[in-house]
Amino acid sequence: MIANRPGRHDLLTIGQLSERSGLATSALRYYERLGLIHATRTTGNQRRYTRGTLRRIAFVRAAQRVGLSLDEAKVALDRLPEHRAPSGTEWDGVAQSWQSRIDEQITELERLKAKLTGCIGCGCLSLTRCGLYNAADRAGAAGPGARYLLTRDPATGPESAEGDFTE
Amino acid sequence: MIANRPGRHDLLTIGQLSERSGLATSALRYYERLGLIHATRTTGNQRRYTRGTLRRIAFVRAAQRVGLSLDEAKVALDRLPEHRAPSGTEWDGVAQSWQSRIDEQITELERLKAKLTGCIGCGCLSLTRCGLYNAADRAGAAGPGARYLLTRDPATGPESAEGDFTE
DNA sequence: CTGCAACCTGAAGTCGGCTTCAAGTCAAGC
DNA sequence: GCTTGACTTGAAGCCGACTTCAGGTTGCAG
Repeated sequence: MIANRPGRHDLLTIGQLSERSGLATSALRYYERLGLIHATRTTGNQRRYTRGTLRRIAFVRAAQRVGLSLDEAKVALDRLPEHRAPSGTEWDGVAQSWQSRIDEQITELERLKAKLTGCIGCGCLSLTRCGLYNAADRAGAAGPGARYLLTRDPATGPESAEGDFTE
Repeated sequence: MIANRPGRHDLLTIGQLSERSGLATSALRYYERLGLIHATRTTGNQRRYTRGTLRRIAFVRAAQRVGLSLDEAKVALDRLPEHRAPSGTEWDGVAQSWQSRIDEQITELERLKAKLTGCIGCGCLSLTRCGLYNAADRAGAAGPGARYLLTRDPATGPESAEGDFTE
C-alpha cells in the first residue's frame, strides 16, 4: 500500500478498484468469475478495469442490500450495456424492479415494527394475539437466510399458535 | 403426516412444533444445539416442547428478519425468562433494541430508494454524482453477507469514484 | 537492472444456517 | 404384539459469498 498510482490511462488495477469499491481483490476476482464484472488484460496478464466497473459494483452492492443474490444481480446487470453508460430507459427498468423490492422490504419492516410496538403498547405479553407469530409468515425478502425459510408446505403452512402462553 | 395428535398434555412433539412453526425438524434440532430453544425428554428420549417454544421461535425468526444472526438472537433470548411469560419490562428491553434495528434498516432502505429515485428523476446517468456509490458505504445491516463486507480499512475506506462515467 | 509490492492461478478453507444420510429406537392404532 | 410412521443420533453435505494459501509472474521506483 505504498505506491498504487493511477497510471496515465484511466484504467484501474485490481488494487485500485479494490480501494475505491471497498471490496477485497479476492472478491473482485470472484465477481469476475461470476460474470458480474469484466476486465481487460495487460500484456503481462494483469487485470485492468474501466471506471465503469465501479458502477457495476455499486449496482451489485445495492442489489445485495435489497436482498438479491449475486445471481439475481447478474440478471439485472446483464440487461445493461457493458461498454457504454446505460440509457435512461435501461436504468429505469432495473431501477423500477428495485423500487418495488425496496418498497416491499420497507413495508415488511414497518409491519413488523408496528406489531412489535403494538405488543409493547398494549402491554399484552402474548405474541399469539399480537400477531408477531403470524408476522413471521412466508419468506420476507430481508435477512440472511430468510429467503428459503418458512417455505415448506404452502398448503398447511405455519399455523403459528393459539391459546395462552403463560406456560 | 397421518396422525400427529396433540397428546393429552399440551407438550408438543418435534413434528408438531415443526408444523406450527414452519421450520423443519432438522432446523429445530439445530436451534436446540445453538441453545435457542429447549426441550424436555420423554422416557423414550423423544423431545417434548412447551408451547412457549413457539414464542421463542417467533422471536428468532423476527430477529433474523431484522438482520440478526442466530447468535445475536440468542443473546436477546437469553435475557428473557425461560419458564414463564416475559414481563412487560423484559419485553420492552428486547423490543427497544429491535425497534432501533428496524428503524435503522428502514431509513437505510429509504436512503437507497431516494437515491435511486433521484437518479431516475434527474435523468443523470452517473451514479457518481447521484451518490448511489456512496450509498454503498459501510456494512448496511441488511442483505445476506452484507454484514462483513466493506469493512476492510476504516481509515482509507471506499472513496467510490469521481469524474464522468461515459466510459 | 534490481528489488519488492502488487499481481496471477487453482484449489482448498471458512462461516452461517441448515439439510441429508444411515442406522437404529419409540409409540400408538389395529 | 406387531406394524408403521415419527422419532433419535452423529457425521457429512450443501449453498452463497467469499478468503486464504502456495507458488509463481509483473512492473515500476530507485
